[in-house]
Amino acid sequence: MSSAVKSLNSKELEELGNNCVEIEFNKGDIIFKQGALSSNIVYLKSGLAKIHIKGPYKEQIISITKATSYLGIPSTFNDKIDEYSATALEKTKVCFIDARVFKDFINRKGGFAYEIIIEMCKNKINAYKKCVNRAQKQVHGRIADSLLYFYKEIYNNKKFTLPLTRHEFAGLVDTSRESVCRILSQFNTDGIIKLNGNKITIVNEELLEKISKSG
DNA sequence: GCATTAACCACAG
DNA sequence: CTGTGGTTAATGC
Repeated sequence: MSSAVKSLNSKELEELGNNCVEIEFNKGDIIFKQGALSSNIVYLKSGLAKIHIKGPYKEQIISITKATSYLGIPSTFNDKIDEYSATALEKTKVCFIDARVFKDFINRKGGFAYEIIIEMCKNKINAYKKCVNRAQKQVHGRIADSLLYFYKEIYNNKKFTLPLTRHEFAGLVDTSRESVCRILSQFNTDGIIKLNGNKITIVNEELLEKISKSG
């Protein structure tokens, strides 16, 4: 349950439940696709998903999002067509909520709208930060950033399995597949991380932090 | 000039 | 799909 939904009373919850469908996705399943028609708010109930956009040359990963969160607010309110895609990175449960009901709640319930606005602001700030980092840090820093992000924001564990291929990881930090390979194995030989296929353990957090900050 | 960074290509597991 | 090595273009001392 999102903090916005918590502000609803039981009758409103019932109304939401009647206009909501829950679906389970497996790793690699597309939750919704850029260009498709959608009139749903998409809420990630459990699991992990990536948000990505097809650019003129390649697929760019915009963000990795952990439950619980909304995946589909911005595109659905402005536009009937999804501006981006979402794909499940692991077994994932998703609720599709009728946008009309959602709009109705926003109009009627200040508390509900307030929580939604907060979530959107957070997303926006993150997007701005990501934009600056991508533009000003060099590849080592961006990769260090992402590793710390997975450790702190997603898994809360220094030991985790990358849910992405090297190619996807490259799309996330805006570099080439080869650079990802090289830098990860360099971090490995330098004793900053322990690398075993997609299994990563962060060994020297301070140094990784330093690389992330200094770019 | 020379060094560094990182993309592109190619080829092998 | 990954890992590496060589090459190359851009940028910065």
